[in-house]
Amino acid sequence: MEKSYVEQVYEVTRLIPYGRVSSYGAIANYLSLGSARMVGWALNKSFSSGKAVPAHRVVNRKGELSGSGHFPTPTMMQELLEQEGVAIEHHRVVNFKELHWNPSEEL
DNA sequence: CGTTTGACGGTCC
DNA sequence: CGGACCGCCAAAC
Repeated sequence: MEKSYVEQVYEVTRLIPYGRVSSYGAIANYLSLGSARMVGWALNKSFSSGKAVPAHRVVNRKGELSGSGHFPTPTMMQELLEQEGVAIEHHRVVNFKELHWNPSEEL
């Protein structure tokens, strides 16, 4: 039974360390199965997957909370990150370069 | 079964 | 520095 693309995205997303963030492109590159768009698309489905996928730890390559609008409330993503110690300013991750987690290098 | 859409990314101008 | 454009590939229409 091969895992579907979405399941693999969930798996990698769940591996993102606490207090760290990753990007769609990094995950897509690690899985080498598709493009960054697929990751966003997969995470979108995560809401109906029943699994607790920390989608809030995944941002775009600029560190922007591009997916915040897809959460139950637009501010939820930011608040969740702040709860984990990730500072958000102007809809962006502070120190994104340092907090960015690349599965291909750190996993 | 062709077209459009998308939580993106990189390049080009 | 910002905006336009193309590529990625699965799903919805």
